[in-house]
Amino acid sequence: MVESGTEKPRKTAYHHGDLRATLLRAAEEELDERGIEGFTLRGCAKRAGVSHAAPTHHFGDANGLLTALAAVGFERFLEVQTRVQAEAGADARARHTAAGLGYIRFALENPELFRLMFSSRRADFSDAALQKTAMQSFDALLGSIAALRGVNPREDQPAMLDVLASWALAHGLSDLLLSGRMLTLADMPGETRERTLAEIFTRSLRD
Amino acid sequence: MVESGTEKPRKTAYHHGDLRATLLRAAEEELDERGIEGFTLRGCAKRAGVSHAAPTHHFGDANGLLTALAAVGFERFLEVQTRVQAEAGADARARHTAAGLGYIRFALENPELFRLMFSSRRADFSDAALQKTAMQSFDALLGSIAALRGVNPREDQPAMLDVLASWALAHGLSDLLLSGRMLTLADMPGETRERTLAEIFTRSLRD
DNA sequence: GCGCCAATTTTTACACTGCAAAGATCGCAA
DNA sequence: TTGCGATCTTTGCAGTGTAAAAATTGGCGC
Repeated sequence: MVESGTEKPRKTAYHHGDLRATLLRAAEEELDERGIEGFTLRGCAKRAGVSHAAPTHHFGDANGLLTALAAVGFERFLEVQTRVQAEAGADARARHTAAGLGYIRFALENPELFRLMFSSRRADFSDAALQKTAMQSFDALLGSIAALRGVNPREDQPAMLDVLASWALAHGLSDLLLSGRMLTLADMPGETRERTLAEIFTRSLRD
Repeated sequence: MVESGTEKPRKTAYHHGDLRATLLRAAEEELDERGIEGFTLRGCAKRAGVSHAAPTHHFGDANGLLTALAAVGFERFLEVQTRVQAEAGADARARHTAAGLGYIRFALENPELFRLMFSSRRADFSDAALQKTAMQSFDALLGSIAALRGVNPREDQPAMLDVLASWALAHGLSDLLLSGRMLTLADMPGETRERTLAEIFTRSLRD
């Protein structure tokens, strides 16, 4: 009520003024600071300045809020992917390597969000919105291999193997780096690590 | 007190008779049934038939119990790895592929334990016992590549790249299969999937 | 302009959780 | 037998998620 004067006017506001978006921002804060293990619905509500039961109406329960947040994560993930591939130029192999490095960079820059998207059971992937954005990310990967091999991986077994292998490689590196299990890589200075990762991706592509 | 007569005598028993081991078994049950997200210390205590504060003395807190359980997981993981490699015969490449398939099979057969070991922040990897067993698993991987390339990966950059790539590939496939994100693979019948996975591992090794 | 409706938010309540502290139990050694 | 220390239970407390009822308020028909 007070801040509705100080902030730019948001959409239609009943009592708060786009509580849904505010809660999503609060949830990401909560996620970043406390991790998925320490994530709390009441903490989100407190950050948003509303009662602890307010989120219910917009997201149902805690997992509902996390599901919506995961969808936001996949949207952002897709943005990063398209951007880094565009920056990599026209060469299909360079674009593919850039995609792999982008995957890892996204994980390192959004560790808890990444864990929510890929390693948690709390986001509900039967949710339509989440399923859609997640699928778009997979399609981007398919497109990258399609450009590289000149075929549609959905109709070409070897190309599909490339897709699965590339994905698993990027994902495995991301997950092991994040969890602190792959110390050999995690302990490298950023510059060296970037070069090592690029080499791993390059070597992984046959031909 | 009652069951100490009916069960085979365990080590030294004050009140219960090896409560520590009983709690570890209960914890794995709890983990399997409720998942890491639903894991509860009180639930473990109930399964073990003791008060909810009993675990404190043996494990400190909930994360302490999970840490000990993760160590058990790595021990079992190492057993599986050595077994499947032994069954694969003498050929270094065959052994390496078997190790990758074993990695994935372990993940699929112990999904929640695997997630605890690799994707959770709840196990404390500064714990000496856990660190030791986890390191042994990594050493086994190093050994596999060492046998394949005839060099010590710790002193050979290309071989170390093989180590990292192989590990990431196996781990990425495991994690994506477990989380239900890689439907292309998850939806295959077991036989086909096994063959596809083997092909992915084979193709991933240069030469 | 006015009053009702429905969307939104708060209040209240409850069962469950992890953890800490104090008390109870019991094997064992002196 | 007695006392000690390891083990386990009881009790208490602050937080948590969720459900249900109550309260607020914008918008719509009139």
